[in-house]
Amino acid sequence: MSSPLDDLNASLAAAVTALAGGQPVSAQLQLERPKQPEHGDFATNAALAVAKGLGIQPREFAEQLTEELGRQLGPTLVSAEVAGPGFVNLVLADEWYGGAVDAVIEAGDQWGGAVAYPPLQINIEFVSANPTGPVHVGGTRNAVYGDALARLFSFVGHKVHREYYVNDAGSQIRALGVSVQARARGEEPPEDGYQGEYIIALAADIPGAGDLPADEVARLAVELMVAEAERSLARLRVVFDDWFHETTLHAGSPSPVAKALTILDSDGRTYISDEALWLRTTEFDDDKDRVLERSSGEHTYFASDIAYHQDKLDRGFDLMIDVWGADHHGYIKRMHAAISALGHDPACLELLIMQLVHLVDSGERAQMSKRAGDFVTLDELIEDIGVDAARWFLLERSHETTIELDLKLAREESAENPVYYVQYAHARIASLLARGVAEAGPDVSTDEPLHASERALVRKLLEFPGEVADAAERRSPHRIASYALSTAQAFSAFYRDCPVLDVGPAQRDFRLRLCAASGQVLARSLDLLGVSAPQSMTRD
RNA sequence: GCGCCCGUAGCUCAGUGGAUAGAGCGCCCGCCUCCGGAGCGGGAGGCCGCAGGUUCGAAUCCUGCCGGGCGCGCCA
Repeated sequence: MSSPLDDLNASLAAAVTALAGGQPVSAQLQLERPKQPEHGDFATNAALAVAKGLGIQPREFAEQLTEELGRQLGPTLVSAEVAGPGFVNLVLADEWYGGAVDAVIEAGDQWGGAVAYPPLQINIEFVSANPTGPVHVGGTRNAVYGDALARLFSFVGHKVHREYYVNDAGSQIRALGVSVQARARGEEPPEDGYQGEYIIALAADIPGAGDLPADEVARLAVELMVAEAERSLARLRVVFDDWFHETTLHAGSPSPVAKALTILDSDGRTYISDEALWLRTTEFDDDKDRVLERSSGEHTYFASDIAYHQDKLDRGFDLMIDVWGADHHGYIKRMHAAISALGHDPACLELLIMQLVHLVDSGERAQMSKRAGDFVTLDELIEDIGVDAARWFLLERSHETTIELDLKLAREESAENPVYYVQYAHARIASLLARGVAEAGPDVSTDEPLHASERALVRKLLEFPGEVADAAERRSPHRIASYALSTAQAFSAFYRDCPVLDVGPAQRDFRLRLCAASGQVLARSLDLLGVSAPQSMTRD
């Protein structure tokens, strides 16, 4: 699929190459959308980037470039002017804009998407909250982020596998079993157990929990918690391909963990000290070596994790992405070291860190103490502000920044939310298109030049493939939210300035097509965020 | 002390080398004979944390400070 912008870029590159005497030009040429309308439809810094290497004044090169572009583009180019230190500002003909809208509509659902060569098999592991309690707000941010990333990767042509790592082994699980058992007997959980209200409900849901062995109670409790997490996440429109249980890493003989340790051992990456087994992660830039097997004989979480990632590699994934909470950032170096120690390129594992969500209610920090059990859960958040607003609020900011989510604001002013603004634009387009089909316009042929709002909207739609590629490349789905909002704004400006239905047939046809293209791009943008794109919106 | 993230409008945040730094919310002033007013137009509000450096050009890249968050276990 070739986009009009690609073609324009190709013409620019050809012009620059021609002027450089046929030599390949290494500098990066950029076609930009100027902020100032008087700077044309598109601007390029090509002269600034290239002239110095050729020993020419930028403005002089820019002058030559305008002439060469005129030859390359013919009547498509209305004007090309040199400005400032050597920018070239381009204005393109209405016909080019018409062709651009056609290209968007022709590409249809695939506009903005790509076919990756080769497509990567990507395993994206996210949420992976411990099954000892409900998924809370931090996990919810992690969920919508991982899911949006998966949607992006898939749209640009990769094969994506969504995976949830169920940490169903270890001391915390034992604590869960003991806590549920205690509640079943009408007793208080131990000091270091789980105190939340949900433990009481859990105990009630497990017949005979008071009499069964703690390990068995724990196993049943984990099953219930995982099922609940799966239900909650599905409500959020997050569905996993696989729920990988840590216990499977310890099962069998030899177990996956044992096999991983054998690999490390045979390569001389481990040693014994103080009766514990250590991995020489310092050989790979870690701050200190790390324990794999404690002096008690138990494996560390780290050992399980190494075996888990070896398992992912064995399953044939080209790229592994783990989405972790901010408190795990100190774990990154040792994990990369482990991948290296296993004999793989550490670049095949990407560890993305989500910063925190601070819940604010009426301007005050909401309580999120997990121990007290009164933290806000995924389910509560959805009840409060709805799935679309929840996803939007958690996705509209970079995952690298802490965000504040004011519940009161999200509740009371939901009608003023950006997400509704974007959805509203989509619904309005659907309404226009429906009427456009049903009604016949007056039979007056017009040949009006395009309005500035029309041209701006078309340029906005043309940016979509670049935005998608950027968002995927930088693992930044929040860029799609920004794009969707500004596109909805561009559409609203067009809607304000340009009557669609009550104009001559030629203009009406073009504007309906522009509406269709806009609706298509907005729908796709919202879909990449997992937010619905309604055909109509009804006010309460 | 070390590591990661952050510091941009009153608030929440976009903007990883381009021209006069943006959006949402809040505030002020206007706009419903009009394809959906969940809307639109205008306005006030900025030493882009500080100081150097790199270059035609820096919010953006480099160095050093200052401030905030989160981590630094034979826990998970």
